[in-house]
Amino acid sequence: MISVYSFNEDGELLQEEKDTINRLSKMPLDSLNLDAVSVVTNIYRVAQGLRNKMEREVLSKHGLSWTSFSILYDLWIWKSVETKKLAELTAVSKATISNITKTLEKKELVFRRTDTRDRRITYVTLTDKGKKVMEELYPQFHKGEVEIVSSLSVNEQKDVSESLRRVIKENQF
Amino acid sequence: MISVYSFNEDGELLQEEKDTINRLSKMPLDSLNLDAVSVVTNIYRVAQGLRNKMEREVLSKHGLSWTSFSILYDLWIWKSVETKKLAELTAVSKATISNITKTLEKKELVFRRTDTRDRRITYVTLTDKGKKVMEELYPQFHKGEVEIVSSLSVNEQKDVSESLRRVIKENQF
DNA sequence: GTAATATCGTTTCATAGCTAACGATTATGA
DNA sequence: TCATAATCGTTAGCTATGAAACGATATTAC
Repeated sequence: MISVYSFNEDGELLQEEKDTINRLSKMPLDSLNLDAVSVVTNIYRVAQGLRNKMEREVLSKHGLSWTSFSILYDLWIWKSVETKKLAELTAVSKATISNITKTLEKKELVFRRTDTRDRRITYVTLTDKGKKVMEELYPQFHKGEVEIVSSLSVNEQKDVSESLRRVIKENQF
Repeated sequence: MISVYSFNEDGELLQEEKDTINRLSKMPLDSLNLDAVSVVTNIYRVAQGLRNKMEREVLSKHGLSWTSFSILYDLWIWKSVETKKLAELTAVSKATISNITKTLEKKELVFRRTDTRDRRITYVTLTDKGKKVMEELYPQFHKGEVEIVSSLSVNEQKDVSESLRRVIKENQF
């Protein structure tokens, strides 16, 4: 997990860190927004933990990474998707999509074919084997999601979602 | 950005997705916890956006990745750190620390030396050049953090942090 | 005191991910 | 028409990342 900051058990920034930041960066301490630091750190930590847990407990069975799985998911929902569209959906570069779908093709989970009319376009489609993998993995994946947030009440889940959605919108993430 | 799920503008799961999940995974729809899906998706999306924004707007000036930066940060605070400890702090493997510190050493931002008493141990230390880079980058990094969460009120920031901290604790992330 | 075990960092090999460059194709415009 | 521009996917070359294996060293057991 990549955290940048260190925190004590109560989620407070360590005194050493405040001192160092103050001394070395010439930033007055009151210009340090600790709430922002805390939000950013905790979000990153949860995201990384989430990804690691899923890859370890669910996806590793089939040697899939988070990104591979999210590509398979998109193909599961949308049947056949252009590589360009896949790049947008998963927000990685076209080059990465090219590499990952090549790997998935080697595993016979997807196949690629070129549009007959516009040969610049490549469609990616789930194979039957790929479909079976998704039918097996998706319920386990969702079970993992539920477990991870189970320490929050439904209302807290809704609140966190709403707040984060606003962050996403404002930053155009 | 790696999202797995698709959502409409209001953050609702698309009808196509519900249909497909229901039909293909043999999961009854009422066993699908959409709040959990939403929390997980939004967290991952913010984390990814955050990382990309920082790497693009702040860290790329010095060709640093998020992880490289977090290693430099730890060294900035703690002066000299064993590679094993660095691996724990940033939660990446020892192998990754080995490679990244090697890269940072090539850039003359850190140096490594072996403990004279226990030659299995390697300490990593920030160079003066590395210190300068941190003094330049840290205020910009913090500015980015503040910007990202600026759409939330201070109380909302505290609430989100508190919820996420509970998730981290429960899952031991 | 020596052999077995544990610890630590590095190397090796694989995938993921990015950018830049390239090649093929289609669209545009004079 | 034909040249130029725009679009799309792939390739090449790089860093990041992890797992497994390895080599050196230190610790423990007998």
